[in-house]
Amino acid sequence: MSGTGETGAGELPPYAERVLAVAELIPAGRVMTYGDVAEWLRDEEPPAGLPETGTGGPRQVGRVMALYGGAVPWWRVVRADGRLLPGSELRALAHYREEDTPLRTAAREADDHIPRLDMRRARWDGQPGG
DNA sequence: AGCTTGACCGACC
DNA sequence: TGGTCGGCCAAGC
Repeated sequence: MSGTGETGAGELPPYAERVLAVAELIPAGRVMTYGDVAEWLRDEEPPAGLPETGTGGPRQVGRVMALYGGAVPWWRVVRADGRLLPGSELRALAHYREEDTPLRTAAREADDHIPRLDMRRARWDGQPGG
């Protein structure tokens, strides 16, 4: 808050806020892909006043999650192929087990083998009730 | 203004 | 199942 309305360390860019808002909407046990979130934002994007926001492909969503995802259930925003986030597989997996998120149970469930999400069942289209 | 990079996506092999 | 390729869009340098 120094003088002008500059973004303090606590505030986020408008687009980032919107992405995080969507992430928080995703019910436990379900996931959305980066692309889904991007489309959702495009679809739900009404205000003509704000210029820069509203646009952004999956990569922009990914950028936001990378930077600010820690504040929201980041594990519910995933890649389209259902693979877990590299580097955070185990943390994500713990959440999935806790939330009963549909995982694709591979034949070989070795200890060091990371399962993938069952996107067919886990993907949330945004409709209440799933 | 151009080039590189990125928590992406889909098609193809 | 996994690798490559092209397309995509914005941020950074």
